[in-house]
Amino acid sequence: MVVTSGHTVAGDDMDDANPVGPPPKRKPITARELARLMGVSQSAVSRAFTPGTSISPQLRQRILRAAAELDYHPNAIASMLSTRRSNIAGIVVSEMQNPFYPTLIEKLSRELQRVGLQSLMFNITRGSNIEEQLVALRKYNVDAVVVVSATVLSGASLRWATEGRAAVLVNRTIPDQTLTSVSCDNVEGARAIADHFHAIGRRQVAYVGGLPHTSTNLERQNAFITRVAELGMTLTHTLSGGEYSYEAGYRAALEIGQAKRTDAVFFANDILAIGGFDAFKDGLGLLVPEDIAVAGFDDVDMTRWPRYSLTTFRQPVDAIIERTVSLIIEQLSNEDFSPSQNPLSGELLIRHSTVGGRGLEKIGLPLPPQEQR
Amino acid sequence: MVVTSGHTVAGDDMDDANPVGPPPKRKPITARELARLMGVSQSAVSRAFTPGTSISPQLRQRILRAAAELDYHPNAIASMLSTRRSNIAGIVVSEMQNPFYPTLIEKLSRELQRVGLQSLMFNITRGSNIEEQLVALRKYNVDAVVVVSATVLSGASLRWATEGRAAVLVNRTIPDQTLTSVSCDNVEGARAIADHFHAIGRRQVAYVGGLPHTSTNLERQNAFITRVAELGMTLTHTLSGGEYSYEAGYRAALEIGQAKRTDAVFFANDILAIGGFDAFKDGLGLLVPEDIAVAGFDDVDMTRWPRYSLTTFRQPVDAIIERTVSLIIEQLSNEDFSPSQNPLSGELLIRHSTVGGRGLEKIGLPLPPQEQR
DNA sequence: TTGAAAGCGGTACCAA
DNA sequence: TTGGTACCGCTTTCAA
Repeated sequence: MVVTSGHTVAGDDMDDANPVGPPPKRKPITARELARLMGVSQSAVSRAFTPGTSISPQLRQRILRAAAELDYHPNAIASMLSTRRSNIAGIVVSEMQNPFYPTLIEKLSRELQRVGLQSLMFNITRGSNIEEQLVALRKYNVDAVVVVSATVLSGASLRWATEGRAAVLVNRTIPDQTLTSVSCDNVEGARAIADHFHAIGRRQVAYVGGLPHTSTNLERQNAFITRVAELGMTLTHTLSGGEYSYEAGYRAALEIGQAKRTDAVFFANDILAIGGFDAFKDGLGLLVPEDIAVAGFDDVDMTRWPRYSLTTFRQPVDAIIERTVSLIIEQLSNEDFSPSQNPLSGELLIRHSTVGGRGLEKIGLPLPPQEQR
Repeated sequence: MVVTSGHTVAGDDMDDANPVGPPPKRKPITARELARLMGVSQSAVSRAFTPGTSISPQLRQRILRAAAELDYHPNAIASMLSTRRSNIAGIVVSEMQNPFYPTLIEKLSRELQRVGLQSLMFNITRGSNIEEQLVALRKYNVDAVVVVSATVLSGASLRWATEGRAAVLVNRTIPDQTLTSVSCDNVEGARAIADHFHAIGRRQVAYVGGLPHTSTNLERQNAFITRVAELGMTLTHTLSGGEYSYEAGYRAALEIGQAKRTDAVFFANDILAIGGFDAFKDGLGLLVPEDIAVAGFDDVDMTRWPRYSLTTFRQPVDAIIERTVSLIIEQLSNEDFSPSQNPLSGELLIRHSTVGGRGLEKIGLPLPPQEQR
């Protein structure tokens, strides 16, 4: 870990990497100028732009009209300084290979926008200087921090970075649960997959994980293994892809398929599963799901492609975002707010990768959308 | 368009959507306090944190050490106010269904970080209030704006939003070219695809576009059509998917395939192409590339999946980012900077979707990676 | 309701 | 090299 005992080494603030050159630009009109031009006080201008302040509707209208005329907009920086609120949420993201996350982040930032928070992105990647990013997070005085599955951050650095501000971890937890987190209920999901495998008569099952030490992976893996045991099924493999990638899934599937004693595989996410699917089908010539059933997790767009029609556990993206934003707002308004863990229910989507042919009708389930065309 | 004549309607700044509640938090230590504690001047503290200022190494060290001790970090907001530089780049993004963009944006924001610019995201979508976002862009005083293929913005609003600041349009241009843009050379790419189709003996070709009125789409379409004519090939279809999606590609391919007079199709991006590929193969039972060759554009990860092995024109992502960042820096430092258009060379990647079986060897090309395993 | 003035936490110029 | 001080542009008392 880079952040030690809540402090940071001395030299670190120096390398500010100023993006060069001469300072400002042609300056826009200020509230004072506008006020002078209109013969009112600068405070009046400020009030005109602040809902709920005591100013006569007439004056406010005059001012707003003049402002529009002169293209005046209150300088957000200046008001940040005096209000000590930035109206900015820092979004800490790491690896985004999984298409699930770009989607989530886009929606999240849109929702945050809706409640008046702009999103400042902090990319935390193996490559980048992590501590520098955390320091930046604090210097920019963000009101809130949303950490989206940043596996590379320790609990200690997370606490330091989020200290004194609203914070939510999405799809990630820290062991001591001192930070509030919102996530898909991984245990529910993994159990549902195990139950489904059992229901369709599979008994020799395998698990393929992604990044081994992430809470997401561990929760899914443990819940799956436990449920598999409860149901009396045999766990033939517990593999780790090492990353959440197509290639990792492909490789793991080759290993499992060649051993020929597995009839259902739960991949920790959809990308792994799709890689596995292709490996089984094209690489090994197996039939999916007849020879081997494949299930993923997340429900990314690709799972609905006819080619795959992948059974998966849908993460409740909208609910996750909604809860995240409301928890942020709550923390922003409540002095005393205690951290909570918020596992949110997802949904098992049964498709052709586990129930082939007309099997879906047989068990009375609706056809996946692409079959209804 | 929402922004009219560079102005904005009066009421608009009011709905600031303040994310609620009591203002501040427990305040961190300030430079003045630190200075007082150390018995030095507040200016000294400022200097200690500003590279290239005249301060003795000893004093600087003392101050930095003390700062680390007390967990002092300069308040970025305050310095923004006095320097009139935010060290923030606004990234304007719109629809991100195309996996090409999340990747690009992640890399871009990382590069911007490297030169000291944090990325503030502005989601511009049909759903969101576009003008509000542009106003926010100005209020936050971002130093630079990078517009990533925001198709929904008119040239006028773009100029208004970027006025007086460094700006680069990525993969997008505006007709009058008053804004500098960096993009993949679409003309080169489309011609390369046409040439390739011709080289592999195809003569009945089709084009499937995405969002019809985007500069990207138009450039690719026109260049392709022109080249096809030059080569004496027949253009059997010019379709517009209406959007860059798998489904759109799928639908377009069904139409083309059923007409049975096309032997090669250029899809305006990879996602369309992959949808088309599946439609040809699974939907219509055609052989790709024997019956019909398929080419895309972008080179997203999925094109390399063995299942698809899609011939595509690779966008020079790294070069695009590098150029974008350097143009930003240039604009930041140069008073007089004139807008330029920067089409960057990409690369045709020939894979199995146009040259099947051992065809790649026959024409002396390297095998795609997945074949080398 | 309105105006005057004191911050908010830095930067930068000036004099010492 | 240092310290003193006038801003940066807005918010927020406090009086009027």
